Amino acid sequence: MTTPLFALVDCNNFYASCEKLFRPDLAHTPVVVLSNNDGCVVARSREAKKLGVKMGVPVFQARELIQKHGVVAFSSNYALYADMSQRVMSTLESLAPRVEVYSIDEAFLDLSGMENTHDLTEFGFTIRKTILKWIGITVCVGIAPTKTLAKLANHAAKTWQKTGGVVDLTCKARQRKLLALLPVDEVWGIGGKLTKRLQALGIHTALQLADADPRFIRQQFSVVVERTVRELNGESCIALEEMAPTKKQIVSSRAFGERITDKQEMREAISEYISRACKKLRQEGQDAKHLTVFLRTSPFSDKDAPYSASRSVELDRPSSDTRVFLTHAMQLLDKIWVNGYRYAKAGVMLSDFYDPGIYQPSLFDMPAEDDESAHRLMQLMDQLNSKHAKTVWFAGQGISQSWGMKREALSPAYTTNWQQLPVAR
DNA sequence: TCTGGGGTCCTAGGACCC
DNA sequence: TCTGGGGTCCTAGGACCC
Repeated sequence: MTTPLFALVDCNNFYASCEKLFRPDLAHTPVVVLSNNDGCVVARSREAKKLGVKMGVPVFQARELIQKHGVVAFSSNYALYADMSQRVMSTLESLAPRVEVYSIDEAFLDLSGMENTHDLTEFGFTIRKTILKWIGITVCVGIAPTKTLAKLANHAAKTWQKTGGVVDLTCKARQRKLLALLPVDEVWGIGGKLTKRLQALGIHTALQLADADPRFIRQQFSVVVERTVRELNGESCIALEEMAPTKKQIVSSRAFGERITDKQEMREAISEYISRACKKLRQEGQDAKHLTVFLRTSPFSDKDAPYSASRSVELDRPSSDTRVFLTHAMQLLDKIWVNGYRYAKAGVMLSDFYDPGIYQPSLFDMPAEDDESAHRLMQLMDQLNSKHAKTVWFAGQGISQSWGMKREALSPAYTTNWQQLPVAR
């Protein structure tokens, strides 16, 4: 049995790098990418980080800095990032036998056994060079016997230039040296709340956490943190998951470009979210039995009265028919809608999934007569919309969508739309 | 004036049962 | 006069991730 060995490959400043790739004129310009509605900064190029633009800050708070230094801001262009991500991932799949796509810009590779046949650092450089050459995106590589240590190795590769972007952390002494340098909140799985509680116990560095008694940690915190302690000591507890597990819930929600005060507009928004969520559900090949609708005012405003509500319904039997969910969603909305508030966000959630056709109806359930035709209708609709988005839609989704997303600095769909291909002159 | 979206897992506590 | 304990299931909430 070989001991586990992981590499974590993580794209540098991914969204900002994608934008820069198609704008060579911005090669040395600070660039940031904004969240939906152009609300927060969610990605920063190296230059923007250096200027002190913080991750996650609301744009209006960073505006001065942005203007003063001529930072170029882009609205998020997920179609572009998803396409670039796919190219990176398929390149990785050609380089390593088993790959877990962990997020849009990161993947874990299974390198078990490779330490006998390869120089691991050299292999890391090969990954880096290949992706830079084939796709134009810079990545960093961290290699270690557990996922948690591979994450830290990657962090080190990003932080220290002289590593050349690759850190091999298979050596125990090297692990401890790095752990001693890192504050505990850099550890994967240790967020803000846990950091505070750990610090109260005198645990400030990653090494101190690694040296804590796992049983004590379990009793003070949870099995999750205990697992982290073990992983920091080189005991692999989190396996590579090559196959994406089937989803357990699907959420579609969005903050509005402008506050909603009109119920009809809210109906449109909810209809839009239902239609998206159901489409995703059909793509997953699942039926859902549980639906939740929620809405809320802004949690940041102190002059608006706060209000937040959600309501759920259990369907008689699982479905993926948009029309069924639309009907229920409108009824749920009637129950939670209150006039007079300035709503900032709403959404829907589907859960309790079943494989189509395996649901065991109870004795009193109505038999399904129209399953087949409903299924065909939805299929046809998805097909029509896959060629040109929004070829057909439900009247309830509205036409103007005045509440829709604000995206004032959107880059072209360079790689996914024939009309918007980049032109080389 | 303006603060993202989409997920997962774990735990505590209540309801219920025997 | 005396009023259990243990198991399971569900849900809400909290924590984390990118």
